[in-house]
Amino acid sequence: MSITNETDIDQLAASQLNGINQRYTKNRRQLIEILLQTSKPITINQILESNSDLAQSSVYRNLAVLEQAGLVVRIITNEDHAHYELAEHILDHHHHIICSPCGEILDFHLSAKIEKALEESLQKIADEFGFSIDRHRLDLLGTCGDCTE
Amino acid sequence: MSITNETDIDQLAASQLNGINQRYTKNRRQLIEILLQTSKPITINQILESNSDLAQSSVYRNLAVLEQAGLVVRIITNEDHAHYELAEHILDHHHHIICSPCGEILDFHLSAKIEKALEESLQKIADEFGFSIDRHRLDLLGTCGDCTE
DNA sequence: CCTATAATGAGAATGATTCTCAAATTAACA
DNA sequence: TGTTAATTTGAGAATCATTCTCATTATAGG
Repeated sequence: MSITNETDIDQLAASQLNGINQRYTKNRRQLIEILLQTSKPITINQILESNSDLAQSSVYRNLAVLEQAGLVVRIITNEDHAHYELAEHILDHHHHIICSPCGEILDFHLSAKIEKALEESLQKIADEFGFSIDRHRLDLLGTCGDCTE
Repeated sequence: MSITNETDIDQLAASQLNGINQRYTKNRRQLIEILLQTSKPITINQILESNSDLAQSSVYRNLAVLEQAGLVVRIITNEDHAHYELAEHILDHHHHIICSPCGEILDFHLSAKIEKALEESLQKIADEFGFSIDRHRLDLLGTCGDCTE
């Protein structure tokens, strides 16, 4: 399900950006690459620290564009900085473990069985509410091992 | 499971606030009452609109205190304003339907069976990660009936 | 190559939230 | 029920992530 081939991602990115009349520029490709290399959601400050040649305003703007194109997801927690990661059709469907003390976010996967049962339940509920589901998100909040020690 | 008796809530609130060396003042009681009367999570602006005698800075401060006391939960979405509602031991365990276009949040419940299966799965995963669970949250993102029309 | 259109970067502006501090309130006790 | 010490309040200032502005630069398509 997940895409690991760089060429495929470039093609996908170009195509999805094109779909909203946006170009796949060098800056945007760089952001995709950074997110691809990182195995967990990161903040804009972390992106800027790892790439001093990117302008802050452009990173904000381009992540917003990439999010509109459906390539990137913005993750909001109680932390003051938002985190970003690649969309689920590039990675794969997963959920987040969020450590409240340190703010770090890790990905985890539910077993296929539970995931399916959950999705069916959610669909029923959405129907009852007359609600059209875009996606669901499941977060585990607590304290990671490092922060417990 | 849920508490509806006002006296009980007052007692609980006083007790939990006392636990962090805070008083159950008139302003704080008023916030609890407003949240109790509203059946869904609301923003600070909505609280201010319904109660012109509350000072903005006090509402921010007191909701933070109530959150520390474990009486109130702050809900963050992609909207610019956070939403607040009573904690789950006062209401009961539930999840949120979030309408992306209008930002409204509604509560929903998972069937006991699915909820239990989900919690067991989450506990296993937390164990694998050496993570200590505080709580989990499940959100349904999409478009509500009103925004579809 | 040109030309029109879009993207970039530096810094200013925005706006939710937090902080400050003097005035008001409260708790505890005499 | 006064008095006092400690906490809470309210108005506005300060903070800080994010968004906006606009002149400059890059790009696509003839």
